[in-house]
Amino acid sequence: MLGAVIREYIATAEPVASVQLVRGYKLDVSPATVRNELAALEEAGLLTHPHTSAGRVPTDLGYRYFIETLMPIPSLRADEQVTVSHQFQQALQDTAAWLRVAASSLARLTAEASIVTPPASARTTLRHVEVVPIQERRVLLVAVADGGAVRQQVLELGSATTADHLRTLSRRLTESLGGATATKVHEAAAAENGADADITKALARILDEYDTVRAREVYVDGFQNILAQPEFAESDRSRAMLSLFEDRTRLSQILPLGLGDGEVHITIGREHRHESLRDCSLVIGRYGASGDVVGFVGVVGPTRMDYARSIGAVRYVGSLMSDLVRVMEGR
Amino acid sequence: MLGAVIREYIATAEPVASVQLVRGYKLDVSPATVRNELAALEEAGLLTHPHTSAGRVPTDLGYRYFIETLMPIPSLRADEQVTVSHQFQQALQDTAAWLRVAASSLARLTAEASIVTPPASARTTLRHVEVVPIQERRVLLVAVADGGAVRQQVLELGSATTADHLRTLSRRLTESLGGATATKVHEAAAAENGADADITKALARILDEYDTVRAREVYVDGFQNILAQPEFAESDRSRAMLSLFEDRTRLSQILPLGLGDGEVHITIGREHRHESLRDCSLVIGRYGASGDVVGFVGVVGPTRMDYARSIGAVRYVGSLMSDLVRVMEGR
DNA sequence: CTTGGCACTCTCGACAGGAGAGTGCTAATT
DNA sequence: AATTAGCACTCTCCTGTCGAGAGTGCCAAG
Repeated sequence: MLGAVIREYIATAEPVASVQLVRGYKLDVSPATVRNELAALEEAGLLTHPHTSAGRVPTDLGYRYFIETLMPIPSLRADEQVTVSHQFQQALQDTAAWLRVAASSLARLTAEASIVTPPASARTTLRHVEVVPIQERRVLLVAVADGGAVRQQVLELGSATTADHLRTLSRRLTESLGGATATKVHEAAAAENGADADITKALARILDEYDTVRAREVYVDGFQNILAQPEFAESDRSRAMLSLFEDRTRLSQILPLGLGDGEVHITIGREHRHESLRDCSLVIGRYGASGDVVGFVGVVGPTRMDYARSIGAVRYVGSLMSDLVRVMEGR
Repeated sequence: MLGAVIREYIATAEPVASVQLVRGYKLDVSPATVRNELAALEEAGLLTHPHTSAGRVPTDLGYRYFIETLMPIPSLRADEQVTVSHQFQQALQDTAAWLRVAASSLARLTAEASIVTPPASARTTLRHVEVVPIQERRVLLVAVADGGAVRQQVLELGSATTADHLRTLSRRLTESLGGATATKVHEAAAAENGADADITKALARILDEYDTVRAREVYVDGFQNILAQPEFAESDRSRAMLSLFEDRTRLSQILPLGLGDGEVHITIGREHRHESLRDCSLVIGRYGASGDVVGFVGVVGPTRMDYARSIGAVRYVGSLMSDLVRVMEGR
């Protein structure tokens, strides 16, 4: 019965009445009987009333109970899987495009807003260093991390340098520091002298950043989907949401850091710490290869969202992302 | 007089009445006189009436006339310039952060939404190539373009390869193709054999992309600012806008491609091709070093925006971006 | 050309009334 | 003991009306 109410409410966004249920679900009982049952569910805290003469609406608790005990979680339809995985194949070309593809796929599949964070490693190691000349005293430092993420930075040097010197330096650093963690690189930097020391120090800082700045690069897509929902007709609400999404620092606070691999974490309505998410639910999954490399994919929508579908989509996209990360790690 | 109406309307978002003007601007005439003048301006198509007994509201034409003949364009206050330029200094560290900083600065300065596109070159040339091993038959190709933009791509090879071979290949490609354009690299690829040919071909394709995919990486910030404006209280309008912004392909169509360096282009309300921008204005500037490297910075807001401030902010941020591009080009 | 006066128009909020939707309760039924 | 029919009750929502307020447009006088 709870399931019927929730399904109906998800579909219509209107409080659901007893007659609607007997009709829509071909129940062989009268509306009055249904009303008795609904009253019991309300007693239990799983449903509410907006006002005396309105139909029933699920509470946050109602959704939670439904998700955890009643709801079957179908995986994505085969043809949808094919479409999405095809898009990922094409994006394999361009590393920077993965996250964008993931976000847009999720948004399209679920018709909600999506969030994707880049894979971050607790212990990023270095794979390759390249120092490219720009001017006499200015170079571009390019670092490739294990996992294929590339980061670059412009450096002013204290003294002039040559292309040849940079080439040997690049090679030396790559060979001596390949596989090294941030701390190792910091140590190595301390042992260097002159301009090379500056470069190595910058390299260490870049590695430091891999672990901390994940927040900056969160990808969001499909926000317009949730603006289209009737619960976001008032622009105050949507503005609060949007401001949360545009502030990457606050956004990163809603990620469930302690999540296990392949698990999906659901937060419903007032379970959030953020006031602006009061009417929203988050379905967030973790992806990654080993325990070290970790990122998040998720969807955000009104509490009245199709949880089964969201979970299915998040799981599937998460598994694709895990595959990609594994490939980039060289396994 | 037109100026007074526009300034008043920009400040209040309410139709402005004749008494308001005499009071607010200490005019030594009676409201009736002002009304006669206003009627004349309305006759000329620069103002309208929402309804008979309402104050005056500027038309798109009114804004345009105001901007082009009446409005003084102050540059940004010195302290604001310092703040913004300081933020850019910090971002100099991380090339990927420039565009983000530009977008967020513009959004903060103007309290409107901002758009920033990465610098794209009509004739991108190559500065540096690096092929990094991932697995036996899988490599990461990293290309650094003139202008410092880095792009990377994963490649499957037909046959196994070694780290040593990749190192010499990287060096050979960098030396022979440094300064080459996409067409040159295509030619070079045709002359290669085996796995190296595949890599060179991929390199050429990456260069091709520099000129075409600018659309994908448009940075947008401060969208919440314009949601806060009263003209966007209805969620339909804001949704149409948001969907335009999330669809990077459509977004890139609104860029004024034929703009000269340092110029600022303004489109007001119905001057737009897009229906969803009917009530919005765009202030877009071009930045870049030579005529070759070009990007855009701009703000989007309701037609009732503070054009003087927007233009000032766009100009200043554009000039900072130009400086950065020049630095990256090695000049 | 400017201005005071005045009629006219339109919006907006408040208020009232009626229709519709849906519940809760009670008493009858199986 | 569970189910059901019937009915009163409550609340929303839409509509229409009214009066106040805001602001213009116009005319005639300065």
